[in-house]
Amino acid sequence: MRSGKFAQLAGVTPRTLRHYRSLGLIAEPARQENGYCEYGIPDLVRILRIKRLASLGFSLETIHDMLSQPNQTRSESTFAQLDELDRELAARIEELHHQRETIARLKEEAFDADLPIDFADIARLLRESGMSEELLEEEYEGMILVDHLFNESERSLVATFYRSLAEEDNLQAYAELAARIYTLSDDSTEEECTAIVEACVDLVVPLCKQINPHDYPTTSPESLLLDQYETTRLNETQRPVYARIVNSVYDILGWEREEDGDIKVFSDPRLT
Amino acid sequence: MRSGKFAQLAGVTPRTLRHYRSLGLIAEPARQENGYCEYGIPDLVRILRIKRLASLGFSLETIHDMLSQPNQTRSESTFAQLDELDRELAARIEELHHQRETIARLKEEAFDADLPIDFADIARLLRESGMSEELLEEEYEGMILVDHLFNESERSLVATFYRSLAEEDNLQAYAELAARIYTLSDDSTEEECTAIVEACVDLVVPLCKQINPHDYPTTSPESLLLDQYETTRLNETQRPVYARIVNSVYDILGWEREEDGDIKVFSDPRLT
DNA sequence: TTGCTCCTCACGTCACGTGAGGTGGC
DNA sequence: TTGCTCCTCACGTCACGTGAGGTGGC
Repeated sequence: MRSGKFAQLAGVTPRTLRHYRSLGLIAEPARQENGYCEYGIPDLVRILRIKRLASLGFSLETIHDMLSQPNQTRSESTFAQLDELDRELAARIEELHHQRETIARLKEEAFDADLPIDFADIARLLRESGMSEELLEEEYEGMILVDHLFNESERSLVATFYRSLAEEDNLQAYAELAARIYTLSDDSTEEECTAIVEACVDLVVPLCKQINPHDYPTTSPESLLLDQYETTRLNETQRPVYARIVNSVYDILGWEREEDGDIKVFSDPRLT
Repeated sequence: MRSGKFAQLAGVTPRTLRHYRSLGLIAEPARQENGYCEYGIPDLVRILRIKRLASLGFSLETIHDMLSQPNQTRSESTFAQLDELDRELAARIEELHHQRETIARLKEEAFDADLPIDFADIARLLRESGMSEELLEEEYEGMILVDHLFNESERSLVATFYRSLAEEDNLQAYAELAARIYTLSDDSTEEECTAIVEACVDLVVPLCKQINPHDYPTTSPESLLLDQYETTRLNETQRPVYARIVNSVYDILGWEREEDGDIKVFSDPRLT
């Protein structure tokens, strides 16, 4: 039988046959005078064995090994290989299940797929607070960075901060203040800057007082990196305002602040 | 930040960064004077978005499209893509489950992984009948071919034949007769040949009488191919014995037999 | 002559891994 | 000078798919 008809009978493509030949999975078939392949029923049996093992999930290399074993020892080693394959398949299924669960949560929360799902509720609160798309995008960036750079306790601290804001019904004030900071420019008056600083301090200090001093402020290199980045997003007018807010909050709380090169390191005196 | 440190911070390899650059997934970073890459936090955010989408199962090409969308339209089209991905993942899981189920059945039945699982019980019966390893291998080949070449009703007919043999407790006789046929050679006596033919006919005819004539004998090209192949496995002494058995059975049952080239076509008079 | 089948390279897929060979930094 | 890091090719992975370019069969 020539390769076309044989392949059809076996339920594969002629290309597959050539691939298997090149791997040594099937023997080189006899050739007709014109060079055409001449396949027979024993070849068909071989192909069907290969197809069956492949449909279970074995690689062609493993199949080659399995079919090269003499019949006696075959079933014993095959048993171990079935076990190993089964474990691989189980792990793969587990992984796929996890992906589907995350997808289900994303759809349920109507949350962007490229953002950390654990922040879905906070993102919803922020959206509902009337924050502008532009500022929301910045918050999203922050979530992405916090989620990846921070450790578990740092992350939960950030989440707690946001949730406290929401509980106190201050999220809208937070959104408005953020907007006001980001609209500051050379034209802004000193009065506006001072008003913002005072409003921010009033908003943040009560929340910070609830924080366990063992948790905050963190000085891990990752969190300092994030701090630095936040600063670079501000312009020349906004940056000193931000610094004034931080200084005021730390002064009021009695936290100390050390200069370490460009990096500000904070420490809570209650810890020392 | 240079690529080594940056990659570590992002949780990828430098090679991954280069791959993403070559795909246009991330922008070409600024270069230091010596040609080294200079990555920043915005690049980190980008990488983390990509990693998140990739961990859900999206391809890099899809991710590229998703992240190229403007923010407004992103969430809408992303929803459809999440749905599509979810369907793909569900299908993949389904497939893997099916593979695991087959593996579980194979282990339960202690059956060779390269054989059609539906024949596991028959194979067990044959092994228990004391058939030699060599003859068993031939039966296995037959199962592989029957499973692939025959349609559903033909397959169940073959299975019914074997199971009837087992119910009548004749499997051992079948195994012995098969062995006797395969040991026939030029040296064998006419008496031995005749004895085998008679024994086979006695064994097979009662079983064939139970078969619905609409089901058997089949004359599909696939089954004729299999018939031909079975014949080629017999030697010059065995082949006429096989023919005598077939002729006797068909005569006794009243089935007719047409010669069509090399191929014998059988028909049941009850059908005409 | 035309349309179909067959043949053998050989590149493409997907998301990078892994050297190879060379250079900059301390 | 040595060991470390970085750079850019470029091949390998896995199981084939898909032309490219040429030839045999009817």
